[in-house]
Amino acid sequence: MLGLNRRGKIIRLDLSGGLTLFFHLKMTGQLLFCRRDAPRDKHTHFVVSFENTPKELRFRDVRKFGFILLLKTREAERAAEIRNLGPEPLGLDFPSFLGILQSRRGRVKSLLLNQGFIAGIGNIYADEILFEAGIHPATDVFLLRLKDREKLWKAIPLILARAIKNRGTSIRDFRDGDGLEGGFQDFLCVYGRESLACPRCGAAIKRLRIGGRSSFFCPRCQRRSS
DNA sequence: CAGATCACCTGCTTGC
DNA sequence: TGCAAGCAGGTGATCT
Repeated sequence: MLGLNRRGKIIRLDLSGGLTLFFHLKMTGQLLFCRRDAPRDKHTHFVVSFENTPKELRFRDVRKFGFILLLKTREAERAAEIRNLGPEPLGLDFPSFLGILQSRRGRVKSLLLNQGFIAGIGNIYADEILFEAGIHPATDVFLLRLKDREKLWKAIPLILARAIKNRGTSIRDFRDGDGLEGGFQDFLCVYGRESLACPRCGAAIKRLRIGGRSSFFCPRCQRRSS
């Protein structure tokens, strides 16, 4: 094993021998690093063994939406799974953000989920980001004023850094490499909180379906267009 | 071309 | 208790 890193939602494992593995966890995938002698359950579909350690890396996925790709390391950079991704959300400067926002159309919630726009934002964090920015999820990107674009730009790394600090969001299946739950579910402001009180203003959180995904928002803190 | 719908697959929760 | 319906963190295909 030569290196482990990430690009967007793709987890990349570089192996000796010039080979690289890509993992995508999709909805219920898990990568667990545990002892070889620990029992494997029926949802464990793939295992990587290592020299010099009694532990192994297991890919577990109840719904089987996830995928694993084996490719030559020298071809990994140009693989479509990586090449088609937008920039990383952490460390994206404001001019660059304005640049990639330019000429985009459609609802802002859908754009945040578009991995070709920015890589790595999923449904939970998109909703939390829009709440933080005070933007209604169905707003057409085209209509966002400069001030809103700036709020959005600031909210993205803020929410993601906070979620990372709390080691992710374990509503159901998410576990870290040690099989431990994250803690960010305790800090969610809108996601999964339909009809509960907005932590900021007390109004009842609403749910909309946008692009086939549930979208939670506060009807008072996140007004349409304006 | 934005948006809706469906498909992939399994399991959990809710309501009758 | 049983059973059907609805829901789920992602994303790509297809149709309007």
